Amino acid sequence: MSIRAVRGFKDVLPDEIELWHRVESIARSVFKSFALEEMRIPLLEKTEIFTRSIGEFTDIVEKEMYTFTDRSGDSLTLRPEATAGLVRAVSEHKLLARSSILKLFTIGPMFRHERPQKGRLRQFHQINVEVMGTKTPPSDVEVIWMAWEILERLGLRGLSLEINSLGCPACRAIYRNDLKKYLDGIFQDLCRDCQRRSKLNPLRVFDCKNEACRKIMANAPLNREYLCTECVNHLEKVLSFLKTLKIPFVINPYLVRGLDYYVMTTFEMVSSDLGAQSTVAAGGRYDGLLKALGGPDLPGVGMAIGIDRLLLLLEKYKEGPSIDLFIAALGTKAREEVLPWMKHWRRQGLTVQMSYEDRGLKAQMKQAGRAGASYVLILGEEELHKKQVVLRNMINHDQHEITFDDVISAVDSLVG
RNA sequence: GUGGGCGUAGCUCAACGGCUAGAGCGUCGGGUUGUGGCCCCGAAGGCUGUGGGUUCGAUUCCCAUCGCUCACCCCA
Repeated sequence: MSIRAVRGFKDVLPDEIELWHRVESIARSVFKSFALEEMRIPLLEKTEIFTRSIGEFTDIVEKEMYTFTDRSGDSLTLRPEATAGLVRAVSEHKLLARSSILKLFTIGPMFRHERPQKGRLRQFHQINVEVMGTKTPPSDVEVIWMAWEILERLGLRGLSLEINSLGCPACRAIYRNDLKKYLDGIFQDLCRDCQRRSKLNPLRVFDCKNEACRKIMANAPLNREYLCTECVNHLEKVLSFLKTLKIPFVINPYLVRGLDYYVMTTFEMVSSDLGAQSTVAAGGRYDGLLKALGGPDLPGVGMAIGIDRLLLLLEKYKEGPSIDLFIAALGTKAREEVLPWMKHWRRQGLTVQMSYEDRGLKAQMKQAGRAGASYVLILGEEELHKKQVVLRNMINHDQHEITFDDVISAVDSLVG
């Protein structure tokens, strides 16, 4: 137990890998049906990409980034989220010059230096979606729809969609200002955490667990009262579309995002069986971000699904290997005899396994049974002599002898 | 960064301060010389996380340290 993985970094072991593939392949097929294109971008970016987009005073930038100086003196950071890098790439390659709307996804690891706990790792994995170039309600809806569709196709139940509008930069600013004024007035009565929050991220004061804070906040100005007509209309169209799609939602007026660049529509999908880190998917609109990164002044909306958290919910579906044909060959000669057949079957796409070691037939049968083999091909001295094999069906226990000449086609027709 | 819980076999966990630290599962072998799952028998596998202290004696009590874990903060 001397050398271990770095804290908060996890190995994906063979018995879980099937699940990862399932999540990724369902996501890909959903994205295909929504006409999204995949992009792969670097895990490492210039640090300023993140400080400029996420916000200098967010927790992520202040204390959670894996930042270091490389040999040429540049400050680089392992990406704590995907949107900033994607926007950088889109802007760098002028992808929006060719088509006015871009619909992209990317899948991969993110890094944040936080204290690990259930559902929170230092290297975690996200499925990210970004729709850029439009600010219409249907684009918000499609982003939410995709997340919902993926989770639903994975068979997840008991998830709830919470949605809110943060307002556009204009009405949001007015609201923030009034909220701050209110908070300043009651500053003394807030708990210590909330006093800090009221300075850094005022909206967070709403979800304090402290009873006293809750009481005080009941009279605080509400975000929805400040939304301008445009923002109200936008939100209502989104909600109406969701209703038509029969995607159930709850309006959560206190729903806040951790990143500075979000505006208007914001949402989260949460599960009740995940412990404290209950958000499985989240996203929202980020209209000012492209411009902030030196790109064109175009709107965008996106979301991220936390794969590691998703897997926590799917863990019961873990699977072992299953193989089509196990070859119990006794002796070196027998093992060599079957090689050309194995080559054929493997090229046919069959999963074929042979024991590497000279073990007794009993041990090999046991291994075959454990591995979940459908058929076992037995080739010992006796069979070698008679130029035939025994082919055993492991499920109904039938077995019969087959000559060398017929073995390939016999297996092909049985298993293929 | 702060607080709680836990570190004993590959895994899940037992053992009042006292004999050679045990069990289930898994692995390997045997019962059946060449036929899996069930059953029976056996074997391998441990610096009890590490270092110190108290004690005649520590897996057990105390301190430190490292690790894991849950929670806070914050977030996917």
